Amino acid sequence: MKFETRTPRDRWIEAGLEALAAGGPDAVRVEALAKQLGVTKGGFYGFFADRNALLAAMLDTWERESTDEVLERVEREGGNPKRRIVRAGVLTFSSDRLLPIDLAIRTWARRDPAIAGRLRSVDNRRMDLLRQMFSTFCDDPDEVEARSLLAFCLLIGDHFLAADHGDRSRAQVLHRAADLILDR
Amino acid sequence: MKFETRTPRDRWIEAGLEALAAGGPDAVRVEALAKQLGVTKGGFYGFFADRNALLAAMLDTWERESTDEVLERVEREGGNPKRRIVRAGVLTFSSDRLLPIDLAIRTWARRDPAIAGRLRSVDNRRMDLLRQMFSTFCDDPDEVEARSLLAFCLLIGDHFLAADHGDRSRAQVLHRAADLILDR
DNA sequence: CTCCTCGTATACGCTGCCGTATAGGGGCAC
DNA sequence: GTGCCCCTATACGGCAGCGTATACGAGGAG
Repeated sequence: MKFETRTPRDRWIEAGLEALAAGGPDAVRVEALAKQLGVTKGGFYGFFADRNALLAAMLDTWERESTDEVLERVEREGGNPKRRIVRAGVLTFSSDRLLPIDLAIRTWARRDPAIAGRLRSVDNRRMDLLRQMFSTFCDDPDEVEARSLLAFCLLIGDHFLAADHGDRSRAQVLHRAADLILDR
Repeated sequence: MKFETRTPRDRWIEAGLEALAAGGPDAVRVEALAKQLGVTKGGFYGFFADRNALLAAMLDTWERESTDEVLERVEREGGNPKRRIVRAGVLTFSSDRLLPIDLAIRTWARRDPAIAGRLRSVDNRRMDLLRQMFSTFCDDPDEVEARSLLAFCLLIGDHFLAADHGDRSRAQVLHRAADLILDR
């Protein structure tokens, strides 16, 4: 029988995603990951042809976790359509794990068309959910599209904005902004 | 009399900002900039103590151009308050020069508190303008704050979103979204 | 116990980059 | 034209990272 798991491929991918989240694609360095894992890069090239193969595997993992796994989990939890869609957003954008990876990939996509393509397919699935939600109480498809974009931009932009809000907390302002988009 | 300009300090800063816009702070490499400028790094260390000094100078330039110069130019062009504020937004976020730098600095700020501090002061000035604008037709200060945040997030998030919109163009959806925020 | 497999450690050559030291060359002053 | 002053090129040492080659070592199969 084969040995269970010694220090497996997945651990390299995991460490790579952490590095990506913390410092962008340039921070994903084989020798640095090895050090963090407490080993040398000796075994790395048994699992991956080169650094690019790791990046590709990281993207596969990210795409699967960001779409299929989130949707599957939402499906298991059940609830009405609106609740499901909100859960999907929360699972993605309130996750200490997925959120920073998502943001790093967005920046990466701006300078790499291949990344942009992958992000597009993921974002399209998310936008579909938003459209479904807004369609439940809004008949104008143009307005559905506009509100969906607004909601998505608010979700993302929040993490890229550095402004203060006087006495209010960001969360308070965010809540009020969400009301403006969701109500009526 | 001093010689005019041979291959001056400003050119290094300019090339640095271009590299920052295209590839993030990690892409600002002295030797690469020299190559792009058609010289070697020989003269660089006459202007800057080290690479960090260049980064600092780049940030100074960015901060000045993003705030003072934009505001000064808006002031010169005149117009009513709303028009001025819209012009300020256009000058910043429709600029092939300033926009990609701005986005790169936002990502940078997520992993460097010093950068985050600088970005905060710039974003606060921009938020002030938005608050002024929304205050002209909205009395509830909480709502003013929420709409300002929404507008800002839309402006930024647009460039980080990869989703399609079926038959519509992004510009069309964006326009409709702006209407939702600005009207009433 | 012995062999074999597979992950790991170590060592190597290569490249790209930083910052320093030093020599060359082209304008301006006079 | 001569001298001076900057800017520039070149060369260097050091470090970090990639990918390869090779030796070690521990666990399972027989």
